[in-house]
Amino acid sequence: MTSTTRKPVGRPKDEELPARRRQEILDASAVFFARLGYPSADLRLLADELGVAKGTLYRYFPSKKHLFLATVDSCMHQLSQQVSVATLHIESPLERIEQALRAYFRFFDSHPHVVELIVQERAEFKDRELPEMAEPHDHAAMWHGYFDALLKSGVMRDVPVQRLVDTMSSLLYGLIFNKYVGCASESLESKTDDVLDIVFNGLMKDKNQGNQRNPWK
Amino acid sequence: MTSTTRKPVGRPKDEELPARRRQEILDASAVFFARLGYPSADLRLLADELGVAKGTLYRYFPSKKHLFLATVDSCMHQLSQQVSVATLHIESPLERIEQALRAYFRFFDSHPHVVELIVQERAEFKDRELPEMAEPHDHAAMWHGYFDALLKSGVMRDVPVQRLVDTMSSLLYGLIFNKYVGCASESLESKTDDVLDIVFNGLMKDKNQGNQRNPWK
Amino acid sequence: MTSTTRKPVGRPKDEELPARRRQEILDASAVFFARLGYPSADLRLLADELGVAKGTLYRYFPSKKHLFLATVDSCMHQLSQQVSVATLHIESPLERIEQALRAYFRFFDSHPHVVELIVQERAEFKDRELPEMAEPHDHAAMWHGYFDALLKSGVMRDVPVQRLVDTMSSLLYGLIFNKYVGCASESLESKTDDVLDIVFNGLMKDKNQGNQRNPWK
Amino acid sequence: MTSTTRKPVGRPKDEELPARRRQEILDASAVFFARLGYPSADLRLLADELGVAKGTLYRYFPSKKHLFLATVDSCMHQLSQQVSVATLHIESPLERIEQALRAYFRFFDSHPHVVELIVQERAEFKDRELPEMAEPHDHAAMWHGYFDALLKSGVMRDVPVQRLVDTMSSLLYGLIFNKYVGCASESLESKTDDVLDIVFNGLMKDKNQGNQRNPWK
DNA sequence: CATGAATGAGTATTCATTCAT
DNA sequence: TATGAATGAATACTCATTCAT
Repeated sequence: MTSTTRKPVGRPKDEELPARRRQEILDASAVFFARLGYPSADLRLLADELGVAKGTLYRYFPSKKHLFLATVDSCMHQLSQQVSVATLHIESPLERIEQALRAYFRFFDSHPHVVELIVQERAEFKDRELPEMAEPHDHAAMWHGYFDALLKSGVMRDVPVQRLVDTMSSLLYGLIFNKYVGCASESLESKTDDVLDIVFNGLMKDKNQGNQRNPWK
Repeated sequence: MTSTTRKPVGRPKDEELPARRRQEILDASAVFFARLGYPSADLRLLADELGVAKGTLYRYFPSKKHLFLATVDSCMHQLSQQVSVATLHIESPLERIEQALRAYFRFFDSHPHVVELIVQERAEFKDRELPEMAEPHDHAAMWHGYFDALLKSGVMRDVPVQRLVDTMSSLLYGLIFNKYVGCASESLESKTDDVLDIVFNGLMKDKNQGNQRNPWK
Repeated sequence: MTSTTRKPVGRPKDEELPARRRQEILDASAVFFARLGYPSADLRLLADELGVAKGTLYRYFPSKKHLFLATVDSCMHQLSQQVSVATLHIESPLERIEQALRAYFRFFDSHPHVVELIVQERAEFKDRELPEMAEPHDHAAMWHGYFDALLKSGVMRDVPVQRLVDTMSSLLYGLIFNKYVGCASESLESKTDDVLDIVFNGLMKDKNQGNQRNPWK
Repeated sequence: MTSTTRKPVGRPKDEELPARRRQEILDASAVFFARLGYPSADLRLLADELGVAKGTLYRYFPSKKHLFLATVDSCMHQLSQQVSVATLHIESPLERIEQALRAYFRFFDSHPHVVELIVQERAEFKDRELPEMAEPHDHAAMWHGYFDALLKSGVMRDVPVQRLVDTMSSLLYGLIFNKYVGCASESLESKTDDVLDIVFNGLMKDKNQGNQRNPWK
């Protein structure tokens, strides 16, 4: 009843609680949706696992669809963060690319369920038109910058950067998707060297032999 | 009294009809499932589009799941066929690889919905254990043979073939998946040259400059 | 082309075939419906077992319902026949009753599935209003006659025959139904003596002790 | 801060409601299934009659089958209860049997639909193997005890009790089934005297005349 | 705010029946 | 006449969503 401090009377009102709760839900959702697949994922089950009631989920997300997409975005955001952190302080364009690659692979090695989420998203919401969602493929812009810098550094052949980014993106997607499909137990990160070797050095023994640009033309 | 064939009573069975009808259904299913996605695909709609009754579909396939998986397999079979035809008569290992690649790309350019089917299959049936289904990834064996031959022909650097195949498979998957994801309008086939150029020639200006095998080590 | 006999030209036209076929169907139906139950009985299966096409069944019976009810009636008819044959030549009212009873029991011992059919009929068609069906409970009339004769023969107490028939019918039904329910392996016929003993001699040591007609009044 | 009960958050659970609702459903189900028969009973209709939605039924019973069997068991339980109550305080073995019989008949007179349920159960679930279900035929044990006591009291002939119980059970079943089949409007209870008279006194004028144990041997 | 009971739209599948051959 | 392919009405069950408490 003594009221020296006026404001903090009563429950301290944890200002952070809603945000924390929201993130808890997102984290649980990620593995949950990945495990069951979007259509078979019963929100009651998720609520049970979280120890909350189904209705509570709807206080944080307006629909199952929104929850799922928010979950995917949350994962993609974490991915971006990890790649950013891994490359921020690196100067050498070449090494930056390598570290970015390793960061990608490390992320999917430690968050294997995210691949499932990506696939689920494309499968169920190929025509996704939720405006509030950030474009998750700004990663391309990042790669574009990296390879631009590499090109300018002069060690690289004069390859159109756009095509290069396309090809590299595809390679990345492919590796991740492949691991997801093939149940390959080998870690992605361990493949980094192979990929870099092939991409940077090419397969041919001597690409400058003679003046042929393309051996099959 | 009866002729050579026993039991010619009743409606004479059109021996061809079932197979024709079955294939018709599979073909329509492919675009149908790709358009709507497996979970939202109501077989009544498919039946309507085919101009038959729903029950008829169930005469040919015991369940929606079976129909879907048969559809995917049918597509994968067509893909294999097209690649086989495109490479069968070619001697040069290098050109065979190029032609195989082009055949792949051509197939997905002309059957873009198949990518959707593959994604749907992984999304809905990741634990698919239907024994009657042929392993669709024997393609890897094919690529393995191709690169083995290329290696033996002596024009290629001495790269472990298994890793090479892994990387190439991933690149392929990635390109296809990328197009599917990115709604890229550009044809896959048009990218063949870029891919071949990067993979065979590498990105570095001169990989044999000095003695460095790997510029980042 | 020689035509000494005018009529029997061509196929001899088996005049009996339709009736035989009809009875074949009825016989197969009996065990079939008893095994699967009316609602789960798929006519395609029955047709398969008979080695005919489903459509053929519809040439002999206008609907599944008609087929089932005809099947039941056929069985009830066989039951009547067997009881008739077993009692026809017997003079003594008492023995006639015993033999009728034994005939009943023998029938259900050798045609156990018929009980199932009776139950199915009541379960599915309790409001059966198919006019062409013979009343299967004329058996009551038979029993009435038998007990009338027994009463007139003077060995029986003066019990109202109608009530007696009711009670006896119930006892019969009950025994049969009981066996059906209880999966009792003992044959019904072996119980005849017990039943007759109790029904004719009663349970009480001396029913005429004193003048009490009913010990609990 | 919380009171004695943990987790008083959210809508307070009405502890009684579920049980009440469950029993309401069971009671309505009994007449519903009896009226329509199991296979034709559409749960949507039952829900309508109850003024609830179909989904609600599935909250209380996992399937139509479970609901039906629970309904039957509920009825059988009521029957047991009524017979127990009617006989509990009675000492005389003879009168106890009579009262048990009357209780049985009274139950089926006032719950005529239960016969239908029993028939439906046998018709649809003859191979019922749901372990959680109590054996409804423990009634036999009860009868066995009753007749044992009667035998020991010395008023009864020396008839094997097991056979006696079999016969009496059959008679009971038969009477009930008969009423069900025959649409007899007469009440079962009114038949008690007839049944008891025949069973206890037998049909023969004098069973001890001479030394014949069995008049037909 | 949290709860969880209630809702009811939505869907795969079956099978009696028809009828072209 | 026999056939069996085609039909489509009928139905149990799920689960996202709402809202009274």
